[in-house]
Amino acid sequence: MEKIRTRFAPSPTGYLHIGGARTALFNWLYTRHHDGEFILRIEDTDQQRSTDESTKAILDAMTWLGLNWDEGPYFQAHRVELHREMVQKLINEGKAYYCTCSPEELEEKRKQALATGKKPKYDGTCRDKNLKKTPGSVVRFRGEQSGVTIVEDIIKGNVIFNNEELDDLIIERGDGYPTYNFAVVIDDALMNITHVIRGDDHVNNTPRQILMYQALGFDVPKFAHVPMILGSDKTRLSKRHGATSVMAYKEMGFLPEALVNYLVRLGWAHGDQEIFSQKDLIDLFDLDAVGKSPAVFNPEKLLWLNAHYIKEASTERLKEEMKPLWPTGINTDDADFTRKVIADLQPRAKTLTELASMANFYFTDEIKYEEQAAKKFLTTDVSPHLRALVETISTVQNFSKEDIEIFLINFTKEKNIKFKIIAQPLRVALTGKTVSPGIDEVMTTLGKERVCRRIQNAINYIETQN
RNA sequence: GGUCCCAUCGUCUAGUGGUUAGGACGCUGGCCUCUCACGCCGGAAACCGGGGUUCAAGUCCCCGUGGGACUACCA
Repeated sequence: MEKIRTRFAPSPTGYLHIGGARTALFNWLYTRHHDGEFILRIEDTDQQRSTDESTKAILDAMTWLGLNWDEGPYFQAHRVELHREMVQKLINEGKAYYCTCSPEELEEKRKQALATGKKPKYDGTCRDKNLKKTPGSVVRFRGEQSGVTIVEDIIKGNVIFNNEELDDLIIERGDGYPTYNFAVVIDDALMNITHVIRGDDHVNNTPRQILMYQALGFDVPKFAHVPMILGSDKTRLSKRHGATSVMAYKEMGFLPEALVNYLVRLGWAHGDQEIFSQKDLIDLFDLDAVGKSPAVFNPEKLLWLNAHYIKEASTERLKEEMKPLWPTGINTDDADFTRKVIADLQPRAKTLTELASMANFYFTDEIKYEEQAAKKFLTTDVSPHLRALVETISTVQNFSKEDIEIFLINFTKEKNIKFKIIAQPLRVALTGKTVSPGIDEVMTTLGKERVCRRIQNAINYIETQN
């Protein structure tokens, strides 16, 4: 059997968005599963809108997601000579023709057709005029006017189109550049793409593309059109629905494996399994399990997955991932300390940025007490306990979680008080908040010195308040 | 308007003619507990409607309805 070759072909007119990322992911997984080749091609034939920044942004996002490609990136604009040759070939064979209808005329006709309830397709004005190339003229593909074209789609099954519904679309623009529908056919054919996996929004283009494959004498690849990703209002996912840029998720503190795991489950499932490692996915993914219906993007579930992967990640890895995310003013030079901080917060953070903000209190002894917390827990009746704590805590030789726990238990026994009595005051003294990781965890991470200093500060604070 | 696609809890989905319709997120009750989170146990929550086919339909067919995509000298 011939080697499977797939491609991802974004246009560099913006960042890589969620929908594009899932398309890329499906291509990549299908290819890796079948031990094929994954090609990256940048569709930059729109000279007006394509930018190098976008290309770079897309490549960065692909890399971040771990979607490595075996060939490319190829740039479609570099291949225009090839496209023009093919256009010429079609013209020579009478399968394409020059057209001099102006965009304005066309627009006018379209409006009229729509107004009178007719289909707004090209009316064939220049179809049989046998015109020559003139400045500004375009080239149209001479489509079949009768019969049917069947798209054999791996996901959707056979989709049948009446050829009369298809109009003669432009394959070369006035500026001499090919249009998408033509360039994509030429490139996919010449790059020996065996499986075209792309968004649902392309199905209506597919019959016309098939006609072009046939006109050019190329083999028609297999198609798989994956359903759209929708926003909460069930319309196509867009900026209105929130962040749609892949890299925005990186900046918001998401782990790539969380996003990958989330995206793959939009339209694909493997029984009841929710958590998939990259290896799982390569082993299990196939197109036959991809569903037909569109999926609504659900940030809550993505958050849950992210929390899961943060818990799973090694602290060392997280320390690296956190580097660009620490707020300014936080000094993470003490690698050992930073690691401990992360370890404390790891099971509690849904995103890395959330982790960063939760970590604030670790890095400064100048604790800002939450107003309600201080009022409720930093009171005169607890200061004797806090005093006693500072005095005896030096007896803890090994400032480990275990020894601290033992110390605290003994302490409350001696004082004949419940742990609850000092837990919250102590927490507020150490963190400024009523919510934090366990007292023992916080204390061992902070270390004896900081702990003593902070308790002393709290005692002083109580005094100044009264 | 035309063409095409889609339809199981709020959301993501399992389900390939016979199930108490399963799982996950979220929501929620409880347990755990120094707070929170995690974790564990439990709960509410779905087959769009109508016709067929069949002994039997969420599953097959048709028609509605609803939603989406496309309808560019964008990709």
